[in-house]
Amino acid sequence: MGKPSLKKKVVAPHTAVSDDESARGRLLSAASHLFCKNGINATGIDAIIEQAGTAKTTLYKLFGSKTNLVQAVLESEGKQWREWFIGAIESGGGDPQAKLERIFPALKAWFGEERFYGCPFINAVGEHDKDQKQFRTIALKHKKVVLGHIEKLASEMGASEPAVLAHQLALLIDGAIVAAMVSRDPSVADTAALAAGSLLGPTTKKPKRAGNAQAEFAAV
Amino acid sequence: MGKPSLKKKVVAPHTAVSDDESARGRLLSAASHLFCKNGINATGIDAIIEQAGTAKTTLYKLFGSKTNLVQAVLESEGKQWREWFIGAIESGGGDPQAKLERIFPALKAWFGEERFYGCPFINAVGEHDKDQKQFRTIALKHKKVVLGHIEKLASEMGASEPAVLAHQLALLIDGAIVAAMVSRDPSVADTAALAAGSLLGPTTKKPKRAGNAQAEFAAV
DNA sequence: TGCAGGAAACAGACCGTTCGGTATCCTTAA
DNA sequence: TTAAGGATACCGAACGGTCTGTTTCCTGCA
Repeated sequence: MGKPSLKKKVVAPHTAVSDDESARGRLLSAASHLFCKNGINATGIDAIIEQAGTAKTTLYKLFGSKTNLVQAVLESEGKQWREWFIGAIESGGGDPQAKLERIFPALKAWFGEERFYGCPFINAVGEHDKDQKQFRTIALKHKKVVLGHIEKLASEMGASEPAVLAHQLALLIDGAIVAAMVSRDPSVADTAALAAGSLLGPTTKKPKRAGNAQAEFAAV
Repeated sequence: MGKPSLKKKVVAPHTAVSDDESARGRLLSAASHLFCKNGINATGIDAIIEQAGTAKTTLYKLFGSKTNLVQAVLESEGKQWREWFIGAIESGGGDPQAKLERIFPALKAWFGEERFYGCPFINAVGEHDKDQKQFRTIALKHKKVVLGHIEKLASEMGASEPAVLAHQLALLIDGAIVAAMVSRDPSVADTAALAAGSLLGPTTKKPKRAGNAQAEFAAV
């Protein structure tokens, strides 16, 4: 996915994409980058092995097929992204609302990366048969985990309807990601932050924070 | 795009996708459906001409290349979608805010169509090289027109910052579209409507409408 | 210490298929 | 008669995937 560089050491040990010099790691890393940048269907096996510096045999011994490689990449990507995202909004402490208010500044940093290519899950669903649930299922699993964490924070925050608020924030997140992908303008995150502020403000027990939150976001 | 069926007669005459029995019209229609359903790169020329019932020669005589066909499809799709969308929120009258509140019920009807496959522009950008601006430019042009109309309504509504409000609504629209594509659950539009109500309510001169708007949306 | 053995990754030719695109000839209806 | 479109055979390139064989390097025993 190409998360902001604060990742690195937050990454899981065993089969993580980055910092893995093995053939498997290099293949996952190369495939991930090419899939995200150019699309899955537009990326041929030869380009992947060339960038990974492995032989074609190795790829098929390790993953069996391109389809399996795609799934492995998405799982690895998703795991890494979630670890980065949750780390980014959790680290720094503060109350639950402060953590939720860190969502869009964190996304803005991601959007600004030169290797930001949108959400691999959304893109994968978009370029495959929408009547098959293969990729939609993987994407939903990913989104469910993220949504769960947001909902937990919304609940701790004392939101009157944590599930609804979490879904609303998730919509803003998805919208910001695709808008940033299309426009290549990280500042869409500021607009999303402003909207999130409106959603967070009125429903919390300390509504006067809303204004502060917006000013805070605008300064990012 | 597969807009809700209320379209049909709202469509522009000359090169519209639907209701065009010429080879060009059938090719645009077939290509449009296959591109949206299965992805652009995953759709071969042979599948298009088979569904259109034309010869390969005809396609290349009319469009020259697959790339040109893709662009023609996107332009045609975009034009048709915008006509449907603007028609859906404008028809029925009411004040500007009432029109803005019709956005997500309209989208919900679209999401519920069996041939809803997400936004062709977002999907097209997602499955191509993100460092090339070819598709991003087309997508931005489309989004700009839609945004312009929303901003005009926001301005007429008396919103304190019409541009900001329009961008926020646009984020919710994009978010709802991709969420509906992934989840195949039209009710994400209700969540988006609720969020839109929060954004519209507090900033308008008649804030007591917010609650009504939400209840109204929930009943859709 | 040195060397046999074996797994892992290497290179790259090769397979059948499908891709986007072209050329040629034929049909048909205004 | 003429032009739009249909049918089909074909092209080179690229696709996903398999094959044979080579290099590299670690291990374990003498």
